[in-house]
Amino acid sequence: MNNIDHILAYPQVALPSYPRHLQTMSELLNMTECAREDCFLCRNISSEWLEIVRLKREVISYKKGETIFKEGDKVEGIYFILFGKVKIDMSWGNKSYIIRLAGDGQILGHRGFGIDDIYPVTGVALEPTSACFIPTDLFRKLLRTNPEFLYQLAFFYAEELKRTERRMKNLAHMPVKGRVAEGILLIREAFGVDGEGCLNYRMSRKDLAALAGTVYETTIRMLNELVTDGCISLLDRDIKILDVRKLNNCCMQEQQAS
Amino acid sequence: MNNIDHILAYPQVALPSYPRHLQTMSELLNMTECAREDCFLCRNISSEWLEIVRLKREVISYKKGETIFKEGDKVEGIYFILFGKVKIDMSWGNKSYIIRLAGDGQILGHRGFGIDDIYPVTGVALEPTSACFIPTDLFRKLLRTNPEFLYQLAFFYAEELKRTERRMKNLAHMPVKGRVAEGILLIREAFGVDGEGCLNYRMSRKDLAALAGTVYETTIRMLNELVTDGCISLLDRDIKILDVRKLNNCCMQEQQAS
DNA sequence: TTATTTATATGACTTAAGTCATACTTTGTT
DNA sequence: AACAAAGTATGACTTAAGTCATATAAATAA
Repeated sequence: MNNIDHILAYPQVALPSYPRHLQTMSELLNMTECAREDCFLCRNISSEWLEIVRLKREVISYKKGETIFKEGDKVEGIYFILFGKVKIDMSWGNKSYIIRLAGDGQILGHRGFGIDDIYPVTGVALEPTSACFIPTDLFRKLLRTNPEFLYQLAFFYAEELKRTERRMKNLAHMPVKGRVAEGILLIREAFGVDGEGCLNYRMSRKDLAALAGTVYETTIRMLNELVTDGCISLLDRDIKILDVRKLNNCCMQEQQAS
Repeated sequence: MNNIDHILAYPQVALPSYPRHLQTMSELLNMTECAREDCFLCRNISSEWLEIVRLKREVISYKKGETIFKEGDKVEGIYFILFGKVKIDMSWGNKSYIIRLAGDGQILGHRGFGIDDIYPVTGVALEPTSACFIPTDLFRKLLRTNPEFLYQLAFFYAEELKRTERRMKNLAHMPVKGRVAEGILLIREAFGVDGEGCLNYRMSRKDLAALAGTVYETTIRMLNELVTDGCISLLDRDIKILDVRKLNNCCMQEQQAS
């Protein structure tokens, strides 16, 4: 039922987050062109709209840890990540829960599209990030005149919904260990791994806890258990995935038992 | 942050699930016309497509407890509920989690629209239900030629995504009592309440547990606590909502405390 | 009707996971 | 370099919520 194929399908070695030909941070922060073939927006709109977008868009850069938009803020537009890594989370009291991780070329802030124009989530740059911002009214016009993009967007929403519901089910019934394992797989899926099998992003234990819906102490304990099980190894705080299938099995062990 | 307005906005007294002019069950099960103004599909497509849909659709009736589609089944099309009540759930081992409740006029099985054509969820009729079924290929053609419907569908997906994420966050950090309270509000939202304030659908404790992501024993205990708190009262197993705001506060009490 | 199954209810017990306290390590700042 | 601040790690303890056992009530079938 819970097909592992979609997990194994993701590349073992992901593309580097930073464009190779750019060397310094200032070059990076001045980058205003996205690789069209990778960008969710550019890939799916007409050539004339590509020009309009190029003229009207605003390219904004964010430092590590900087907030891109905040829960409760008024929605002014939508973002597409040129490069970088972003977490999207919701808070409940002083606790937070990470809804999604987004990397290069991905759409960001699409939760603002809906009945009310208030962000239900907060977006924070995990690394230096550059994003292309498109104001709401322009975006709505774009949707009305680019049926292919609208179709792809609906498709994307459908996939997001499915993935969210899958996670929600796990949150309801799966023990914490499996959720931490799932969290690691989510990081892998979003940001990939290097040649050694280490996750391309070193997430703090606190963030990993927010991704798994638990506290950081428990996360640390579960990471130790996953090491004992031979699923992962910890190299100076980097998480190295030893066995994806085994890790995935942690997400289903009790399911098989019953 | 967690605005109560969208909860209060739902009608205290919902429309009856069964069309008033039809008296017997056989009349109901032979009903092939949906009230166009209520139906998510009919409302948003062109008049010529309305004709095509009328010719090509299949109206299917389901008994109480009957499965409409099952997790793992191949997706053959999409459903629109003419009348009735449906639960959509996912299973994890022997436990299940209710993702959504759907009533008259609502779209059903839209999770099948995506990369793979396998249902990630199971749809079960909670009451005698009649649905209009549209095969996938026709539906895709419909999407391509009815931009207004596609736009509304994307919009619907966006709202579903937001609502799902809100629930997911609660599942991660909110105590069970709040989740049971939330479950009651979800039933109210989907099926409404009668003149007395009683939920229009008498859901089993087991289903309510699946909606709150817990076990039925705990659900019973939490219902008792909610009675003590004066949020609800139990009349011969029917749940009567006494105070929506109070009930909603149960979903946020610790949030305020911190 | 009576029988059988299914749903509801409650108490007693167990356990997974959270909280608190403390120590160590790394990172960043003046 | 030296300090502060943030992140990591572990043990001891607590508690929310699950499990198990049992009883009653309601629904369905024979």
